Amino acid sequence: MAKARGEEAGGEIEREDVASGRLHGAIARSLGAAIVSGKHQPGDILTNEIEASERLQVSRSAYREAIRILAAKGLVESRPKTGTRVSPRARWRLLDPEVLSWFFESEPSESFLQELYELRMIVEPAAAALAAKRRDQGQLERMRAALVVMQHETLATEAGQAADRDFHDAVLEATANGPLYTLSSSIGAAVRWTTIFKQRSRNLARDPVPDHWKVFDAIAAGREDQAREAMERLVTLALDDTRASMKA
Amino acid sequence: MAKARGEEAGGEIEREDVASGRLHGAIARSLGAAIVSGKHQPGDILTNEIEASERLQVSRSAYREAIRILAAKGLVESRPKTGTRVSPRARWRLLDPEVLSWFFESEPSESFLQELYELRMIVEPAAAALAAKRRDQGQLERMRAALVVMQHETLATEAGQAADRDFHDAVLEATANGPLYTLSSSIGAAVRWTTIFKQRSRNLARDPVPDHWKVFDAIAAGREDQAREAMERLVTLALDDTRASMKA
DNA sequence: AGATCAACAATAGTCCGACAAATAGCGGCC
DNA sequence: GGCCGCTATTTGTCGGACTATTGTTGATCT
Repeated sequence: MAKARGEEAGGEIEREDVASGRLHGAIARSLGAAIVSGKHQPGDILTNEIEASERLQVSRSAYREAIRILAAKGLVESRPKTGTRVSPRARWRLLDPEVLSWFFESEPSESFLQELYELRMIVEPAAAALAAKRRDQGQLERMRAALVVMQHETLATEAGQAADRDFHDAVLEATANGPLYTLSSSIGAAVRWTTIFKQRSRNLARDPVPDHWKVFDAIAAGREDQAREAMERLVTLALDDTRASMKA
Repeated sequence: MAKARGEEAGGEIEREDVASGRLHGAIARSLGAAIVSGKHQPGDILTNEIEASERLQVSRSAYREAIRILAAKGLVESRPKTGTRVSPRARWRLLDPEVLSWFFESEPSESFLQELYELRMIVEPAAAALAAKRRDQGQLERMRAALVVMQHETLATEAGQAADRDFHDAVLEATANGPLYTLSSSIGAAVRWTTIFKQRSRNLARDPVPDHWKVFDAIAAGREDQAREAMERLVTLALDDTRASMKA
């Protein structure tokens, strides 16, 4: 099988893509990335299901399930006769983790990163303040453990980055606010994609661990305002690093 | 057709439900609402596709597409052999408009409402401040027009509520921040479901229009801090109203 | 007895082909 | 010129077959 020649137009689903998941997921990812990257503009109409599925060499069912995924995330809208068209950007679930990951598949525009950081700057400091008010002993333990690991692994290693994620995750959990948790973890995860950029940029700015400790201390002491400000510095620092490494 | 007897167990898809949309959408809504309302707990395994689709009297394709929608929103996860299980709450996209609407299908818990307002209190005032910095003339016009309508329609009429929505929407658009826009509009829409409650509670608190004007004036004058504070009062007021009408 | 590995079974995943329903756009009719 | 019904196109739904993945179980080996 797989004797089919490469078609002229772009949309091919690699058999390797499929390896990392189900077929419909791979199709959704491919199409989704094409949409958020602007290859399909809002208002554009996708080729109809029959043709599209034939071009991708997949069954119509698989293709349809992919479309349902995209529709669930607000990227497209389907109607009989009209077809499936890309929705206006205002309907996109920009904070859905998958949608965000599709943005980061082809380096997102600087302005989008800017907006993401702006939102993060609004949300995370407030989250830190809430955490200072509500954290329990177990959560504090988790934060401390994460920072200890982070301290002598640094952000260069996989373990160090995992510890960083774990620290922030513990802070969010401590807010005891479900919606806030899902929100910040989406942004955080997305923004941490940029860590890849940061790391491949030669000079790794300055050590972020001390600033993390300041956040921790404030949360442990139950000082809301102090926690908010410490987190603000942390986010600002991260933004600076990212900006610097993108100019480079 | 439709001679089918009502089965014993709960999950029936009404033919009327389908009228307002496609079949898979109706199934997703029904199942989604059952999940967020706790009828299916995280970790629970849904009955397999064959049985489920038979019980609902729909094709397996339609049922599967519904599951894809739920999976896209993080509510469930499917794997061969294991089946489809409800994901841990931390994975749910709590800020997806549809997921929120499912919450409000069976009155959400008071604590959830609380968390939503808490998040709104973090985000909307910040949005107002940004709007004060970036609004253009057209957006100001839109806000003013909305408030004028709101003024002599009051929130009791459909037109008045639409004007309210339009005002907030214009403010968000003026932030020029896509992610922030989708976020706040989700929360706003959800929270406005509660307007239905508020209205059916006899005494409609106090007139919110003057407070809206204060927000508008601050944004028009470009005063960020003032806009933030005015919006804070607005949200606080709304929270009080909601709380009062729930106790009633 | 314990660990390792192979066969099995259950379930989601994919494919196919047909038919149904909705509707935008067209053409005819009044 | 406007209204109305027809039709073609596209998504939506259906049913059934086959595939792939994987947890489980049981046999085999150490």
